[in-house]
Amino acid sequence: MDEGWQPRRVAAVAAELPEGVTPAGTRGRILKAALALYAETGFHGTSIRRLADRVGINSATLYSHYPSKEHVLAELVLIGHRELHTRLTDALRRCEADPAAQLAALVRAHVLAHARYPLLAAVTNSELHALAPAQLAPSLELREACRRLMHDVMAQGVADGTFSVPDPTLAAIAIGGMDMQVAQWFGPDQPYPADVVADHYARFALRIVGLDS
Amino acid sequence: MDEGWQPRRVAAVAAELPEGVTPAGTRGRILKAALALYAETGFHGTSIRRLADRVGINSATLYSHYPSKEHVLAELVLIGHRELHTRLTDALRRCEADPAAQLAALVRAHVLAHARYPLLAAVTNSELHALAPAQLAPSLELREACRRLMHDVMAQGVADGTFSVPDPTLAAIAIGGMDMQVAQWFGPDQPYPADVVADHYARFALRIVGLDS
DNA sequence: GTCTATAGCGGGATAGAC
DNA sequence: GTCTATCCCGCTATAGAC
Repeated sequence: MDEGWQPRRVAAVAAELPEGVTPAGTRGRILKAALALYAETGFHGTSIRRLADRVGINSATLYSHYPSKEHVLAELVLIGHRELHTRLTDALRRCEADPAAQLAALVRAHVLAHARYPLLAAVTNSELHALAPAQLAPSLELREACRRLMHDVMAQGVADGTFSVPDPTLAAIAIGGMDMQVAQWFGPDQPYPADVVADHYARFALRIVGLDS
Repeated sequence: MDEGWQPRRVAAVAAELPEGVTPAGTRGRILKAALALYAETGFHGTSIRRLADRVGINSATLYSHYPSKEHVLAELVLIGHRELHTRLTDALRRCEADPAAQLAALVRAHVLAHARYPLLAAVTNSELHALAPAQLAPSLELREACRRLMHDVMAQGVADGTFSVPDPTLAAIAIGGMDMQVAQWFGPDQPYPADVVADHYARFALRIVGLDS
């Protein structure tokens, strides 16, 4: 067998959570440690003991804050989905009403969320499958709501002739996928600032729907 | 605690491996079972016993074919990278010499690889981090070679004025990310045939680099 | 090559003192 | 809330018969 080395799943980024929504005190520290570990080695690859060590408490103490390892993941996944949904709706509310501006705003917000909280995005997207359906349901609703935001903007742009794209559904999927991958490589070890990436990606999205900006 | 239900990480697709490169006999059956299980619940979430059960052999028998659970993953990850690299180089060899045709060919091949073998692509991309560096190295070399294929086509297209894209590196990353996500949703439960997706994505890529096709 | 059996360890979770 | 101590189980991997 091997020693403990493991390649990273994401760039070396500090484990940060959105302000305001993060619980205070030990509960918050557990959440942040779990974010780092789940991102590095996955939910199943992270033991309760390692998580407790990272927090600096005994493993038994974890159970005073969360009833199980899975509940910690559930809270992370929910925070991640809420953060994304909030940012997308805010972006739409603040931008002009035409489909091109709305698409650009959605893509910018989508990319910025993944660049600002890459670990949270990675865990939210690739570890949510470890949750039982009951724990997962609220996050899936938010996910569907996000999908619909993009879908509606796309449909509107096609309907009023702003966009020229043969298959709007596929275009929305492609754009969303392109954005999500940002969480896999964005970090301080690469030269692009977050808003530069967001601007470029917004432009890519506009081009995909047939607008040469 | 909970019973054994787990949401899927990918669409419900049969666990298929590229022909020719798959070992025959029990070794091949182990590989296919591991592909299905690693895709469903991840490397750390899959036990040797469950893997053996799926194959229909005793867990001890696995060790007559692979020295460890990790070696099974290593072979899958290597097969995945080899398949992708082969398809990309073949695509380039068969297409015309201009950058637009080359970009379209690369994207088509990239998408088709992820749509033809979604489980392999998912495992190759999201479980490779469970491998120790020595096991991972050959796959990382292939990965870098693939990245360079795309990079060179992009550079050529920009150099000869075919492409009009402000940041070619970011465009290549965005296109690659868009393609890779196909593995997460493609399957028999959705209406798009693989080559339709590939054609659309190729067109999206051309639009990203400023060509309205 | 395949099995039964088991070693040896680390996992998640709990009891109960402080 | 946090600790020490521990239960019990499932894990990877090995030994040895056939």
